[in-house]
Amino acid sequence: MPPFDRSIAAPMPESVKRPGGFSRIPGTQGRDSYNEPMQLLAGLNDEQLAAVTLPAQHALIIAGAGSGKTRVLTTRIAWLIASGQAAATQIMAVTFTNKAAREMLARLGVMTSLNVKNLWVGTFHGLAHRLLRAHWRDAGLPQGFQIMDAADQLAAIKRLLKALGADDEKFPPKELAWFINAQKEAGLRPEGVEAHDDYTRRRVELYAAYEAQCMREGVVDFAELMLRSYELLARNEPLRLHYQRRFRHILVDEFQDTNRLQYQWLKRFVGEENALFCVGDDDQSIYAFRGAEVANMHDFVREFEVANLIRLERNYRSHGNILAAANAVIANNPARLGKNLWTEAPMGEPIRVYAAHDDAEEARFVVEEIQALTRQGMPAAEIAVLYRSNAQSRALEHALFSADLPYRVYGGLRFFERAEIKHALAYLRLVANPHDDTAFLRVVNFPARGIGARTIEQLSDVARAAGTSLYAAIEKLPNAAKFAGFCDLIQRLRAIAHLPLPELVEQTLEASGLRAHYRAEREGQERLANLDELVNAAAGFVAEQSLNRASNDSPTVLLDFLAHASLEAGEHQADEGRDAVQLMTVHAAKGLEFDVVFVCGLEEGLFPHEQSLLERGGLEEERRLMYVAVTRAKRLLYLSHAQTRQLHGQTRYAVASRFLEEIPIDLLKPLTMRSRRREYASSWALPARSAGHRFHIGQSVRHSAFGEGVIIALEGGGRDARAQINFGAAGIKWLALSVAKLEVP
DNA sequence: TATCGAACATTTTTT
DNA sequence: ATGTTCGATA
Repeated sequence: MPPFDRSIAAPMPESVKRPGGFSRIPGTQGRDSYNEPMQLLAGLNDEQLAAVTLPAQHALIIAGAGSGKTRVLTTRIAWLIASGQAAATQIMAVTFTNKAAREMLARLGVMTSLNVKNLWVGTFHGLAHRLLRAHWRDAGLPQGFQIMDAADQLAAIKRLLKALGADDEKFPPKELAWFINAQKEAGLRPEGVEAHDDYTRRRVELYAAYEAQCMREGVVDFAELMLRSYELLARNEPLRLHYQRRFRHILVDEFQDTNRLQYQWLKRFVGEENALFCVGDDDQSIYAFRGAEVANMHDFVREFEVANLIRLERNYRSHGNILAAANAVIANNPARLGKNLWTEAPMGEPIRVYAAHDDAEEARFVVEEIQALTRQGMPAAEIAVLYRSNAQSRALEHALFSADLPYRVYGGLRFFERAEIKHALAYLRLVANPHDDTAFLRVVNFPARGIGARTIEQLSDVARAAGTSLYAAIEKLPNAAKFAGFCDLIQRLRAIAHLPLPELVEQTLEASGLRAHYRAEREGQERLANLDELVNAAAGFVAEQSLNRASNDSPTVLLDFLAHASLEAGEHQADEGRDAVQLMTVHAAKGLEFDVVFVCGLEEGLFPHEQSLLERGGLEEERRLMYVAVTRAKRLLYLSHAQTRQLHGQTRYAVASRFLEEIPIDLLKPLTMRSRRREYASSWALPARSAGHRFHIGQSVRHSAFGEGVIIALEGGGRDARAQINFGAAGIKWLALSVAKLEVP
């Protein structure tokens, strides 16, 4: 048992509650007599409390949107430790995204005084990686194995097809990658795949060849991390028993998003004496298209005879109307596990529906509403504009940009995915492992050093014949001299690999000529800045590592950094801190919440997307997507659609989405261009202030520069009061009454 | 070897 | 409409 830690009893500071949106949780009446570890439990509702304090048995928590899912998960971990039921080392918590893992660790760090890095909290892939690093020999991997991201994998497959002389018309690399990943996620090695036709047989051969290539190069893709660690545990009984005994409690977040392999992987950890605690929401399963199996929730209950099934149905996030709309929409889905969210929050504002003529007008509408809201003091960062597909962001961005509203688009290229960063990392990967052909090919001639396609082809032939990596094949090449400079560079870098990581990175950037290359490029400024940022990232990484580990310049630092870069591509984006309107797809919004949410493009064919209607269960998944979108909003929800929309350069006509019709009409408030103007004033219930000015709508005024005008809208009060005035030929303007010198004729 | 233009595709996406 | 990829050309 761990020594009891008194600091655990510290009440959770307000700053921790707020991001989760739990600020409206009622007080802790009647629980004064609780002793210290139990203070962790203060403020939980009955169901949350029941879930958090469940005995060490398998459990499924069906946690509706905004019901305090993450809080339950983290509080349970803290509770298990604080109450002495488990040591920190006996707990494993699995999430899907790095962000979720980080958030869990951050909250735990505040709730407990544990050194949070000792906990096995991480993503499926992160934990799988950890296992493989620890047991690389048993897993049959080289010690310095590297992780390929999706782009690397695709490149590897293209290379494979070329090497085998396979027809890449017949086997499109993307499709082959999808096939291979799908097999791995079904737990199948090439030998296990059933092929009933020539085409599939050939694809299985290519799968086998791909595996051989990966092993030769010492690289693993994302699916391989899962499959190989799964096999490691499945085949190695002592190891499996070790982990089964070690992790008494296994907690899983977003369980509805697990694929088959991930569920099987989890099951390997479950033995006689441990408990699997899964939290999920079948109504928020929006990743079936990439293999997520909601059926895992049913299977889990059945296979483990789960007796503890708790529903968290109280929503702490949204106003009543918003929740009612969400419930009404999702009720149209058959075969749910069943759940009805409720709230004690006020009904709030009705849901505003806007029918635009076209996408440009829809965007203008959104922008004008946002301007009105921000003028009333709504922080821009609390406003999200959601859409079904990325293509829709263009019109919105255009309107926001024209209006000079700061905005941030999620889902762009991530830091470690930028070309210049991948180049730099490729050099570092060669330092760690010169036989990494993907890395080799990426930079052998970048910056250019006179090694052309022809030379590479010769080298490939030699390497294939000898069964070695490209790097190893160089010396066998007749014109090996061509590579002298490159080999020399790699040798020199390998010789200084023992230097502190930031220094090694710095040296790599200089010696490789990457810096010089981008300095010479006209538009290379940003790329140079990114390369500098990579040095910073390395320094930051080392600093963080040295906090957690004793050895800070062990030879694994480089390997760890490279794994970090692959596993956590980094959300690094410009202007992160700035107060900006948030633009993202509905998928990207899962798990987030905002005061105000706009859902755009609610049209048949777009949302629900026409492609989805062709797939089995597609409409249901679209509806869950709608449910996710709606439940992101705390106080104000806007739904908009357009009659026509520019798509692929053509005008498309569409009718309003069926999802709009699934919302009871009395929850909705249709807006029109004319009615809109005055609506938002009452919108999110700022205390009404007296206007404090002498103007009224319809009043005629005179402006020294713009001439005669008529007031068409007024808003705000006191010094913030503004009027929208139509000056005829001079246009329609918003003017601050405290600034503009208006005469009343 | 770099650059230009044609062909192409364009739901959602983390690791 | 627009970004990406691939092949032909200087």
